[in-house]
Amino acid sequence: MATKISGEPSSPTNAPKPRAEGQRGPARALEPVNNRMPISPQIYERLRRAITTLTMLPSEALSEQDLAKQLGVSRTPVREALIRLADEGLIDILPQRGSFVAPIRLSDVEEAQFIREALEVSVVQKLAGHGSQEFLATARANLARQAKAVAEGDRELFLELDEAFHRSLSEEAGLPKSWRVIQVVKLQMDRVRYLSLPEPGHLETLLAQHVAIFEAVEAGEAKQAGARMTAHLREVLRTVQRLSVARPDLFGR
Amino acid sequence: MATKISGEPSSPTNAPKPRAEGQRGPARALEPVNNRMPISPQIYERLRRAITTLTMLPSEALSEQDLAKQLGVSRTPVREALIRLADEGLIDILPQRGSFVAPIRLSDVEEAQFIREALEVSVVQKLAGHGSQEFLATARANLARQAKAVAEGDRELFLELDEAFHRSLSEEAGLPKSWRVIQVVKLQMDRVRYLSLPEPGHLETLLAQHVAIFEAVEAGEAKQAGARMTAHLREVLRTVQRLSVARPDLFGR
DNA sequence: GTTGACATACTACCATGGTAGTGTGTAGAA
DNA sequence: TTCTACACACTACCATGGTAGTATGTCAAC
Repeated sequence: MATKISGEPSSPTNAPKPRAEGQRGPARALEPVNNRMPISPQIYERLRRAITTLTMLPSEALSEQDLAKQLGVSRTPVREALIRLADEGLIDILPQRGSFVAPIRLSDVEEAQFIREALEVSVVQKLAGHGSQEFLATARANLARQAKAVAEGDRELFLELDEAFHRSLSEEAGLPKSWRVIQVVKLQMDRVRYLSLPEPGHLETLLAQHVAIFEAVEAGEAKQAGARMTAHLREVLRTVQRLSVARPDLFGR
Repeated sequence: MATKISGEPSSPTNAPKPRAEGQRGPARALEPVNNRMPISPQIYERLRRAITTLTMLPSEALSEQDLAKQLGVSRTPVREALIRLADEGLIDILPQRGSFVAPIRLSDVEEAQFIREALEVSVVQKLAGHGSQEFLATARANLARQAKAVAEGDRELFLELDEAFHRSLSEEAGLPKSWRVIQVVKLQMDRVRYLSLPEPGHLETLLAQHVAIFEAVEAGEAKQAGARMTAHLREVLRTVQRLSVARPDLFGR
């Protein structure tokens, strides 16, 4: 019924929402969610983005009630999203006290790095020499776009392509769950990477490493691919460690 | 663990629960939860155990409503536990249709094995030569108890000690999050292992492998330790694969 | 016997009210 | 000034009611 598109606050088709909120606009930082799709995942996704992009800073409080009001939904789906974020280590829930954006703990970041390295090195070793033609073509295209992004200094786009590149390795290796794990632990580093300072030549280095990994995978040199992945990920960790001294305010313990 | 204290529902100190449920006992399969502790984690833990021990079989339905009644709580904490179990791949939630114990998918089990191997091999390689005296002593004691359990044919106890042994490796290496990941993916295998047939000499093999790993770790031979861990975990996978042909009824797709 | 419409009985999902537990500010005593 | 008692404002947590969506059984039409 009423397969409405886009304009949804204009026609209250079947909206028995009391919504008794005529109060002054409380400077909402988050837009209301689309309420024709499952709500809880939307909230999770939004908060995850807000946290990894540092729109929400470490130690910032997240109240079920406040978020529900800002998003125009009830507290239940908000709570479910918070629980999931807590499971992934992005927020800390203190019972009966409050929920807070987790501080960036260097020890956590380093262990995330350990996990990611162990997994992703194994992934490329398994993948080496077994990539389909489509995969190789797609990856090559991705690398070309990465080169373009680097040339244009589009850091945001590069990070996106970076993620897609790494994901495609796991997926082509037939290891989707592994990517899920990598993705979760990667969140810890993403928060820091997002503000990683524009160090000259950094993106070029990462791109060159991507290319090197790809070539080893294509040539079927498993050990080589693994070694290059290790070097690549350690490069990423280095930037995190540099930032931990440059911006100690964001780190905890 | 499992040191059940038992007597806790006897003193309803502050139980203002309306609990208007004088209905006939509906053959409850689950005992009511202890309501002076956080409820949701208790439910999660209980269901996890029921699923991994195959008390609840694949494809069995789990209704929020039914479980809530059986456990004597409301539907909310049940729902939260189900969401967490779904995140970990133990149940499938079909929106507006129902929640069901996930079938054992051989592909999932094999990928879980991949993840576990990648992580745990890295763990022992890192740990090799760096174990504290207390750790070495504790591990030795554990292995002795394993030997005793094998001699007495106590499979249940052996599995417990097995888990403790593996966990202690991660923790001593300073990698608690890694253990968490291992633990989650291990759930997929545990379901199968739990009914693993009493193959003569199997436990002895596993014990010998544990000892071999420990000795390599103690001697600081990282590569050796990693290789032995690989062999050990592949042995475990073998039993899973054998069972997938012996009990195809439990497997899906 | 087959097919399709429709009532019914479920389900997960969201909204909302109530409660115990925790931090904080404030008033009074030392 | 320093401490303690206590009211208050807040939190996460759980209970419960209501709704849209899905499956299934029933019955009419073919």
